[in-house]
Amino acid sequence: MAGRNPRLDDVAAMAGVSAATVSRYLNSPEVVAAATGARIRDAIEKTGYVQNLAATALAGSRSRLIAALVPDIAQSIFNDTVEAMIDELSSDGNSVMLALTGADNHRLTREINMALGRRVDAIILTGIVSDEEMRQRLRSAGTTVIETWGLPDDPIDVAVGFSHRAAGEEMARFLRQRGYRRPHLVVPRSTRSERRADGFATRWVHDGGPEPTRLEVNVPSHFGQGRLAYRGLSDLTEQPDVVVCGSDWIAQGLIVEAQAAGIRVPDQLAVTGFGNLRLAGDMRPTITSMDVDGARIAREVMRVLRARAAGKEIETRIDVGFRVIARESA
Amino acid sequence: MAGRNPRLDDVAAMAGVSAATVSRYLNSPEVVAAATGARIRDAIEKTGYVQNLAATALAGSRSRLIAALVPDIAQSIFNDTVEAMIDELSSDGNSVMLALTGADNHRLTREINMALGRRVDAIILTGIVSDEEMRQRLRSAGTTVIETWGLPDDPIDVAVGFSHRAAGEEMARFLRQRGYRRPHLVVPRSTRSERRADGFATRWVHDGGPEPTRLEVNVPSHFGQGRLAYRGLSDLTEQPDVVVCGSDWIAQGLIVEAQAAGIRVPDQLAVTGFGNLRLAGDMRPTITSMDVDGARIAREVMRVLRARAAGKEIETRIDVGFRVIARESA
DNA sequence: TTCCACAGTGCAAGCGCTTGCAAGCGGTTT
DNA sequence: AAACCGCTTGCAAGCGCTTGCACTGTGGAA
Repeated sequence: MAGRNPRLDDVAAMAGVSAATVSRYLNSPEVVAAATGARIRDAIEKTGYVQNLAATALAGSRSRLIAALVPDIAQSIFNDTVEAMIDELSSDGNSVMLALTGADNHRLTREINMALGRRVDAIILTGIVSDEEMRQRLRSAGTTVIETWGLPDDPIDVAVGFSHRAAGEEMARFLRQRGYRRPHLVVPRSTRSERRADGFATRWVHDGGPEPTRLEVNVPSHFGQGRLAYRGLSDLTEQPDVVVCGSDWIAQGLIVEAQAAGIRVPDQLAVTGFGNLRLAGDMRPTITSMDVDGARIAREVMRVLRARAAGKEIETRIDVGFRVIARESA
Repeated sequence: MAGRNPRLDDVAAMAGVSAATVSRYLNSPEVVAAATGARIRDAIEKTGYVQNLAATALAGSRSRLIAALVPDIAQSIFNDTVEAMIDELSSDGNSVMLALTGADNHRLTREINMALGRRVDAIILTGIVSDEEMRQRLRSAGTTVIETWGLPDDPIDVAVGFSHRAAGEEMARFLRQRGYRRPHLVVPRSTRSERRADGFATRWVHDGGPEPTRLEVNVPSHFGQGRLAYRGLSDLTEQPDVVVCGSDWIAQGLIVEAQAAGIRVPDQLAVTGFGNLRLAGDMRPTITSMDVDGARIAREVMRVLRARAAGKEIETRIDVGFRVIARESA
């Protein structure tokens, strides 16, 4: 250690070339002569050079920084997707700035400003930006903005996700076909969950069933809310034969509570979840759920980013679909 | 939009001051005259100026970027801590780069390089860096490095955590006092879990109990492994009266499986977890666990960072302790 | 009245990189 | 022999900000 971090110049001097050449070697090795490249590689090795990415970002046009804004990570159904995205992105040489926005609009604003200030190459959203002014702001910022999980009619920029309404409808179709008669919906108070519930109800009624009863629960949804939801059943005048939960956690909690009360699942009460989390396959009974391919979303996000970096056009609404995973609980 | 983002100069021109003054206003508002400050504020508002943090980082000495390296987020016991840290840090004007290191040493190396390249103000580790060369590298990098959760004898720089061995001993003491006779340990293959198990066993034997039996399970530990662990019990020649699990997920899975087999918890078999995750209090029966205050860790991390920023000395090993949360399962 | 301390501000030199332009080179083509 | 080519490389002007130093004008002390 010479007391300070080695710079491009130091490497250049040692390799007997100019800084420009080293920079080129770093960014597009194929343009420098092989022999020169080898000398540079040695010099980098010897000096222990680490590129200063703040300078790179300032001088160049890319920061290789990507902001991912998520509501939370402790109890999130997005975790798999987020994890897969971080994996994909960082193996491609990017760093991911993870910001938590909570339910709070003010924090969202702050984090978006931060991201813009860092001149990130892209902003990835898993939550919904409902504020129209903010949507406009993002549109005019000139950054790639990718909304995931949802599939809005009018994306800010690009959206990678699926129709929550359609997912709800699909679940209705599935349960009806299995012969259930009287569904009860446990709906977290979030736009998307509500849309799924609406899709379910519409379809169910359309197919001749009774209007499903509903219980709203707070977000973030967790295990404990499933227990509450179970207790809520006693308020109903007619008991359901299947409870459609807004997340696997709720389903799991509900099952545990039902069993503690001596109810057999699915014989006496069937239950479905959403998200196909790992626990869904491990629970007793295993939980019928709806799978969303988080890794697929991550890959599509990468594809968008690469297309953008290459200046190519790309579709603005990418549907990754969903599928019902039939298991023991329903 | 004037076609490009407004810069400091633009704001300065509009406010009728020099760029230097605007910069000062941004970084330490108290040094500029109140009236000037007001004009600058207006100009920022009007131009829609957003500070380019890449330039700030390059010119100044701080990047206000902090790297958090965690093994994973999908199944992590650190999630609460990580979430609390991101919260604390970002409300203080920092951005958090979250990198996933997995169990893979190679990824750790890559992410540490990335972090150093971005000249982050601090690197926060939740996993363990076992490679001695890397530890040296971090020491000489001149960045603040904070190891969390663990409390190594010889921290890289600063450590905020607790003694896993002591936590294990404490659990042994607790269970012995409750009158259990024959514990069985379910131990994830991670250094820290093993240390807790060792602490438990040492203490248990020291207090006159029989050497506890053990089952090792893979990491990341999850619900499904609890089920496997339950089945593993049948291989034992003598059945335990309490199973000490390396995480709440394992405990939960084990309880579910035991109940499915008709075993009553805790009457026929007691169970303890670790981490005091939210589900521990929500499970049926509620799970006796060990609490680690993630928010406290986050606050201590902030304190370290602030002390460093102010050039103050700070202790290098900060013990945040732990405590047994007695509930129904044991 | 004179001098000084001090708050407030501007000047200008960087911070460490990227990249458009142009030059050098050996070999081809006409 | 002259003109031209493509491949490598260097030169130097930024990218947008921070900050040490110097300068100005003010009020209070002497």
